[in-house]
Amino acid sequence: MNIKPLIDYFNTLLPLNEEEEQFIEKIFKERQIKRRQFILQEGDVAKYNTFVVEGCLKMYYVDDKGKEHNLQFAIENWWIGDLGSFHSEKPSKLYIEAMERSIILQIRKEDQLQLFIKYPKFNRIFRVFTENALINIQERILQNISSTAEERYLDFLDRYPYFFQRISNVQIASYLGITPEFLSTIRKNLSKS
Amino acid sequence: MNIKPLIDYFNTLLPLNEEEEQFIEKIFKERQIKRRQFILQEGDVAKYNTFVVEGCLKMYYVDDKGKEHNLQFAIENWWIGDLGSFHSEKPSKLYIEAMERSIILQIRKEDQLQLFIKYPKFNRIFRVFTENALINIQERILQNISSTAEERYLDFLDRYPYFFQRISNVQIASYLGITPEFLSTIRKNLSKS
DNA sequence: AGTGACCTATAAGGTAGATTAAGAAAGAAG
DNA sequence: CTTCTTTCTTAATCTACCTTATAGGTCACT
Repeated sequence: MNIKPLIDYFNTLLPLNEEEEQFIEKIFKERQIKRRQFILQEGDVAKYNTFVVEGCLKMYYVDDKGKEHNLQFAIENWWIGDLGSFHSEKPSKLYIEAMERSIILQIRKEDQLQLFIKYPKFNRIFRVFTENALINIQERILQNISSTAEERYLDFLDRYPYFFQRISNVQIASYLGITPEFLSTIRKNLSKS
Repeated sequence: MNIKPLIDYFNTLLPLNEEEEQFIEKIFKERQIKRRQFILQEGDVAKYNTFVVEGCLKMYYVDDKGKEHNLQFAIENWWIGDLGSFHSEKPSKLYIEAMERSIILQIRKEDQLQLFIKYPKFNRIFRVFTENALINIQERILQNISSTAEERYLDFLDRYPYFFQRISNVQIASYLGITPEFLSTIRKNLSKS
């Protein structure tokens, strides 16, 4: 069981004791996911919150024309999940799919509630990184309503340079809210200057 | 001091005892804000987290061409603040301005930290509503990358019907990421059908 | 009653980005 | 190696949305 990255992750925010570590180890389940395998599909209720140990996943929405719109990527040490469905227990409108062979750790909702009750410290940990996620996504909204596609692309490269060689331009375009064709012309213009 | 709405707000999430209520009352400060008054300006560090008792405020970014882009509105029982600046203690890039005469309750960062330490219950409360904020803003990102302006406008009216008579179309357009002129033509088209 | 500030509407012309289609290159699979 | 799938590119046409300009309406202030 590949729990160490998760323990390390928690420890950077707030050191855990032996008992807490053991509880974490007990309630998180490891899964190996193949490329193109789904861990959530539209219509399912999101039963798990997911921590990525290795690999890369995307969460996206499919509109009525069948087009995919990437809401989020997740690589090593990131969390991914449809929080809305997880908490409301209503069917999700999203898909989560592995873009590479991945190793993930998952926790069920009832276990996460137990975790918060038994070890209130985790309320703090999860509060802090929910806040960080909120801060990041607020930046993204700001960009979407105030910047051009080219500016957003440059900012994306700046913010996530390690995605550049790892995920295709098709996926990046979908994340930025533009077509791959238009991203291609943006890239051409950038290479000229 | 107009603390009751805040206490009620906390109580709906997790009932408070006498001691907790008194502490809340002690650390939140009430302020009366005039229309057009700022509670945060670009370059300031966000020192407060703000709960709205009465009135209406907006948080926005001003781009290099001087255009305002509304990130968020807040009315009765909503929170508003630049979380990024509040936590990092770096200068904010945002403005928060009252659109109506308002009554707000503010807490300083050091008091909020005290609150979390003395009464860990509040970690849970703040975790829950940070999660809710995150869920909402994720929906908004999804719309921005996958829907037309008309669809976003209709969804906005559907989601926040009470804003319709309360804030101007100029402000709504800025929130949606379009120009007021284009919102006007959208409204014309909608009224035809 | 008059002035100014702000909001809404309308219209012409312009641009960012979408759509469609087609071809070349590079992986992945058999 | 061959076949199939996916990726990236280019180019023409189209559309959603922006820009600039003008004008009428409403409300606050004097």
